[in-house]
Amino acid sequence: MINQLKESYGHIFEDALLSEIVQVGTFKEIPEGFKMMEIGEYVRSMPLLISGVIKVLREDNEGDELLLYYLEKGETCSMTMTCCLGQKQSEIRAIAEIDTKLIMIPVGKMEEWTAKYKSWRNFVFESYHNRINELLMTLDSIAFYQMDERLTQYLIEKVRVNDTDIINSTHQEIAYDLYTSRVVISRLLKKMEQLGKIELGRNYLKIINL
Amino acid sequence: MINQLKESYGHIFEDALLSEIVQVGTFKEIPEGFKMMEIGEYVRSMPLLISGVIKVLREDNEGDELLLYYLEKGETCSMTMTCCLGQKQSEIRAIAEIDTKLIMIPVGKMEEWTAKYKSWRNFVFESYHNRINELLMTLDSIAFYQMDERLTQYLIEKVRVNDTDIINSTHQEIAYDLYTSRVVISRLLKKMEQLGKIELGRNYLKIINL
DNA sequence: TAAATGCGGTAACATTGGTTACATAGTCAG
DNA sequence: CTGACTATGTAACCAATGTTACCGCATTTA
Repeated sequence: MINQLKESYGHIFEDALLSEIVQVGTFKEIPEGFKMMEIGEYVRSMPLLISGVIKVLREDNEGDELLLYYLEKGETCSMTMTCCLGQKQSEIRAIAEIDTKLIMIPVGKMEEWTAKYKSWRNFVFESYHNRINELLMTLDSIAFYQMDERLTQYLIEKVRVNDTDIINSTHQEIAYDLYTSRVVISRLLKKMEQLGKIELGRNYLKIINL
Repeated sequence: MINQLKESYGHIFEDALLSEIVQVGTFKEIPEGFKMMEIGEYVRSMPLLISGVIKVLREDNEGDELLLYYLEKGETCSMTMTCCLGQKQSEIRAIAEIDTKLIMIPVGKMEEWTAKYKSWRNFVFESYHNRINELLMTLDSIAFYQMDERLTQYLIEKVRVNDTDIINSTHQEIAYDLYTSRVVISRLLKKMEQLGKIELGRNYLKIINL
């Protein structure tokens, strides 16, 4: 655990903090598709990502979802942080996008370290900043762009976090993430294929040139 | 200044912190319509609202705006907080919705107090939590609701923050905040009037029963 | 192998909301 | 009072996208 921790966090946290993390943290391996947090749940610990990707979703009244953003190595869930502190319920759902390794920190340490370690404070504030900016970008995407551009942005981001040109999603799954219908996605993907931007197959899609 | 500060923040901050705020803070009165922050600007101080309302906006590539949320008494701008710390540029624009009183805190104190005062830490985290939730609600509104519902929500919120049933906005101004066109707003408002929900006049609109 | 199920393609249609255009009426400066 | 300007009302039209329906094909299961 200590080595993996150092690889992702060694350059931001001082040694004293790193060893505290090793002491109180719990190492976890999460399989792809595992639901890490559900809307309305109370949260008792906070994740530090070592590797992998977690996708964070918002839900409407009917239970349909919308992808907010991905969390990656070296990041944490800001929503969780405040939920921990304030004993509030989660506003979002979090699901492992791929197999993911992380360290869970008990909620109490969060407050303690904020007073004690400057590097932890910086990390926490940096996290908030990044998450708010990602929320703003998601908001931009929904408010200012049309579905074809949103789809393109989605594919680019998906390629980036999964680090592969081949996306193994059904059209229906993509439609869920973008809060639209399968037909709309099929239509747009077909258009992109005709423009030579992607290659379509069953249960997969290959990025050529977005 | 000390009295107004105590009225809004006396119950959250301890006395030592309150007197530090009085020492280093600058009291400001901001007139309605004053632009307090512009996108791309660097921020050197952080506002604590004493009274009034500040509206926070996001902008698209063409310069058209979208209302994100309002800041009120006892609140601060989380965007500013992280911008201060990280020396980052502002991602948003902030404009006084009505005449507003606030105290500006120099950026340096922010970090210092976070280590020193538990009540300040709580305030900062609480602020982040509230702002993120407001961003999520704005996002819900745009992603999940149609324009008629968004307009209704907007009017309810506007009535709340301005504490009056009469809204002195033109249809064009409402359209800006909701990132749509004047014609769309006029159309929907007229429909609401026919349903007896509002009363329409030139340069004003009265809420009857939303 | 037959049937059921899941995935994707596509047409036809409905709805929302954005656009353009123009009319009417209030307001204000001269 | 007149002309200019601003706010609003409204019709007609268009584009984006959501909806429904049905197809063929691939995969899985009985």
